[in-house]
Amino acid sequence: MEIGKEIKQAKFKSEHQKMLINILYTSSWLSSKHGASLKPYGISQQQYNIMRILRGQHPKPATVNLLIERMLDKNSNASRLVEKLRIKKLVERAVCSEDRRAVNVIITKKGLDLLTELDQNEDLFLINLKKLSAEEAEQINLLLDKMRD
Amino acid sequence: MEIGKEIKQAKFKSEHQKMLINILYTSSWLSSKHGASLKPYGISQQQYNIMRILRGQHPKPATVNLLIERMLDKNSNASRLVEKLRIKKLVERAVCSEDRRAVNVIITKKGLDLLTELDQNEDLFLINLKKLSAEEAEQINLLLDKMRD
DNA sequence: TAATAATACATGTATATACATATATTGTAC
DNA sequence: GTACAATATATGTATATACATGTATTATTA
Repeated sequence: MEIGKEIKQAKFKSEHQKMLINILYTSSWLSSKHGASLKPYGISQQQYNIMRILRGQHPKPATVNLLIERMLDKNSNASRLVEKLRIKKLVERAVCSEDRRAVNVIITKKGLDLLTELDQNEDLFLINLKKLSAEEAEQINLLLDKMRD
Repeated sequence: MEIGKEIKQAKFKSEHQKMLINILYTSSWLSSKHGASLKPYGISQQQYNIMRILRGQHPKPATVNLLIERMLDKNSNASRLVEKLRIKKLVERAVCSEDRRAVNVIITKKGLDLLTELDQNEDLFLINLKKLSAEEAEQINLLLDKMRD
């Protein structure tokens, strides 16, 4: 449904303002659906994000700094999120021997197994987005990338 | 920059998965810039959202329920946000006489004046998005609307 | 090498949010 | 009208986040 109808706002100052609102609204819409789909697994979106980055690095470790760089939401508190995951035994932490300020984080077998389950969950979730064709999804990707330039 | 480069993720399962990540990332990017631009005014994005809805209704009041319906982020706690705005004398509240469960919220002169300032702030903010033409912004709007259908 | 700056991360604290539950009021079924 | 469900909002509580500050370590510079 058109964003104006969705939030019952008749007019916008410009197409750009409408786009700003549309992106924020759509993201909140997506994010709450996505978060809800993760809920049965007891994991937050930010934690999921960290685990995926760690899988991408595996079997190499990632420092907390690298996690922050790559996270979708830069404002999240990576070191606290890592601690949450460690308590669940989904990741392990060790002080880096080359640079003792840094911490190496690595995903565990248990973490990788959980991710396998979460992948299936995400496949189901992505079906929701199939109102757009692959070409249209690509179009959004190109435009958003251009917007952030 | 292409989202894959931005978060240093080489590949995606599908264009749809990439789009999901791109929207979440772009929204976080936009939202932190937008929030920062509001900071000097001592107002959060959610509070700004509520004030704009109230201006749209003015001089009619809005109930808390109407605010929730129209807010960009449905998970926000509208009644607490209204209370925050009331303390700053930007809105007024009164129990509705027809339905004494409901609360009528109305924006004050001070609130409207602040919004006038915030409009100018937003104009400046929107310049950041001018890497896209109006046609491209419209294209994003059409695609996002279709996605949520 | 001593002093200072920079980096990586952790932590304290205030605020925000999520979710469940409570309270008051209104609507509905009998 | 009484009992029960539904609605509108408020509040309690746990967790999350934002931002500043602290601590340890490494790099730089005089």
